Amino acid sequence: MNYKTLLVDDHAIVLDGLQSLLSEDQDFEVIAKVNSGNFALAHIRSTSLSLMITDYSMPDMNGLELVRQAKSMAPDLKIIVLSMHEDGQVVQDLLLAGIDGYVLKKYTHQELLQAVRVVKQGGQYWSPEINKILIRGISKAEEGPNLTDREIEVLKLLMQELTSKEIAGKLFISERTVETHRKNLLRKTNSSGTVGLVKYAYANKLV
Amino acid sequence: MNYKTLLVDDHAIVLDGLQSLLSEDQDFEVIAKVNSGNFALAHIRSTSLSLMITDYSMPDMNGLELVRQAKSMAPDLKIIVLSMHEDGQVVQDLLLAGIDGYVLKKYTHQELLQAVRVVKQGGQYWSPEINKILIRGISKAEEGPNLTDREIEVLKLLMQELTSKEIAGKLFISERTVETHRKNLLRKTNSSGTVGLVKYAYANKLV
DNA sequence: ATGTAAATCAGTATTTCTACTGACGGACCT
DNA sequence: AGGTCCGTCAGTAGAAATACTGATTTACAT
Repeated sequence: MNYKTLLVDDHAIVLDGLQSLLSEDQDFEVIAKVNSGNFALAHIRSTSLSLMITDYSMPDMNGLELVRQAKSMAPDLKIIVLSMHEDGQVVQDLLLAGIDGYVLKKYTHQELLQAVRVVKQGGQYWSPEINKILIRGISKAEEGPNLTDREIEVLKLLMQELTSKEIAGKLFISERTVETHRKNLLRKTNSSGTVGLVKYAYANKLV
Repeated sequence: MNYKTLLVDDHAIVLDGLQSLLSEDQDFEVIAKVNSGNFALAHIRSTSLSLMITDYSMPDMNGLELVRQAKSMAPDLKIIVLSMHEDGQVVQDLLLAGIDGYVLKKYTHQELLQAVRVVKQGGQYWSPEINKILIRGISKAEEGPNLTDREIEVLKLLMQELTSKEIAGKLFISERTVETHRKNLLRKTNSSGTVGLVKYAYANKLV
């Protein structure tokens, strides 16, 4: 089987590295190396490709946009994304866009080879960290309002299904004080009750 | 690196097949083939193993139970589960139990070899269908099996930070009824309060 | 037809949470 | 020395949630 492969990265050195890596496997034929998303799309439009390996961060277009346009033009094109992001939102968007592999840059060599082979066989490959994110489910990495240390402490105990009284006992403070912290948490998170606090905790990875 | 491997399956023919498959890779040393969960646990207890490849369906113990006990005895033991189940719940439980690979029986040969190599390198491997389940899990609602439609409805409204009274108004039912649903939700999710319900909703993608 | 499960509703009691007002000492910064 | 934020605590009130007891109707499957 001959696997026509397109490499996309804005650093020439990376492109060369990828090519030499792929040369270890006869099945892969690197038909082009390009350094921008638009060049990549041009190739996809004009040539029948099997696989694209692309960086996520690029000058003219981010990886997500490239993947979406590529998939809309060539739904059968396999796509492996190289990235240094372990950010849940980025990963989630890419997975939903239909990529077949996601390899963190810190691994590359051996693991990328594994990834391309898996993908060639119709499988999908994610770096270990990505699998963790998948398994755990995904939460956004957003900065929220500034909670004080004590408030965060209370919130974390709240997440363990403790009542205010139990939290007070655990922190050796009065129930009143815990209620004050809760009150401030409600205000700072613009929520109207316990549900909002838990949702905030999830959204901010305080789980 | 020498990878001490234990094979678990209640069909001798499968065990033989696995062994011959692994013989293709010098790194793996099959130190035992057993046909039941309890025999497997005995080996894990007495020997220092690196990898266990196990069937999911077995006479004395299901795969999930085996995995849990194995992991509690030997947390560093890598585990690959062979199964014909593509059922979401089964998969989810196994993943949360900490397995490193899940290969559907319909693939076995080439793919299993891929899987063991990935796992040997510290990675994780899932069959394509499993990846789909994982991805679906992050985008769509994977419902817990035991909740009724109405309970799910109430839970979803609860997640929108509505009080029981507001939910009652929205569903044109009495506050009492909403409280009954909440009570049943608490029981079914083994939680002690609102926090637990929200956490359950997140864990089951009812957000 | 009989049984099981779901969905609906009620009373009573207790606990927990939220709303409001107000306060005091300490740390830190200017 | 004065301002601001943090963490601490209090009283009073009411709203909401949880714990227990139950019940009726409908619907669906055995």
